[in-house]
Amino acid sequence: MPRSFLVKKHFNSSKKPNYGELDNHTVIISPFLYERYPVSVIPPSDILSTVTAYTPITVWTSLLPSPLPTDRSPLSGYPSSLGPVSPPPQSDGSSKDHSGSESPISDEEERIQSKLSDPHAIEAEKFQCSLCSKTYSTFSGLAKHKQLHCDAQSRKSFSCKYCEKEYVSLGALKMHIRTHTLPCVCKICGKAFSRPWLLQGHIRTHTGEKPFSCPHCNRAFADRSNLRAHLQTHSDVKKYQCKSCSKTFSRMSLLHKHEESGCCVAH
DNA sequence: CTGGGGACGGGGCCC
DNA sequence: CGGGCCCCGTCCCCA
Repeated sequence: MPRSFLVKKHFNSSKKPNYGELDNHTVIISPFLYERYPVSVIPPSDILSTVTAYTPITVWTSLLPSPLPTDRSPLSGYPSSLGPVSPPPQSDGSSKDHSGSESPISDEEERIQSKLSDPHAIEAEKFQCSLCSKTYSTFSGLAKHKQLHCDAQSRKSFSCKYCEKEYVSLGALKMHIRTHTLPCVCKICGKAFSRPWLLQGHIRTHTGEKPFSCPHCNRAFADRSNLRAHLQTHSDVKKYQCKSCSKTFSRMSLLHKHEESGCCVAH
């Protein structure tokens, strides 16, 4: 019984959904790729540094009467005078880093700011919501509107047609759909995978390649996650600890087994 | 029974 | 926007 319970096998179509035209996107890795497949090594720690590049929005700030520093939120929205208003380029997970950090300026303060800086603001409702066409005199007003209303309604508007899942961005949805269509097929055994790198990891099971080595015992692994789990075995204090007896385990599954075996049974 | 290895999954992040 | 990669996690098998 394969452990890949979610992996669709094309040669076993008893439960295969009818994905129809999507199957013609199948990617078959040529065998020569197996030979030239690069041997990965554990990356140096310096590439793991997280540097957040903050790209300033300069398109509209020059048009704003009084740009507010706190308006530099990643919310989309452009003056209607700049041309057609495009749908919000909803960024994926990164947006969550900024959620809740929006400007605390109230609507009243906003209006005051607007009037002080632009006497014509009332007659010129320049900022139009791309979703509901409602107009605002200030960008921050539009931004707040979008965040509180329209974006909130459209935030999960990308639904998977194969299951119940919903996503905040089209890219995330497309990535998820690959888990249904499984376009990457192993030419050796016919197993299908959602992403090329999953297939490459699977190909190592055929080639025997083990590019990830333990620095302590030189044992090699084909999968980085398995190396990570193995590294736990070299540690005196394991990552997962039982809340009752403080015993530590290298894997969560082992901790769960331990708990189910009775140590942590609630009385 | 326990610990560890093998294989694989999904979401998120970065380029 | 897509690809590559990483991290975290799960499940199964075996010594």
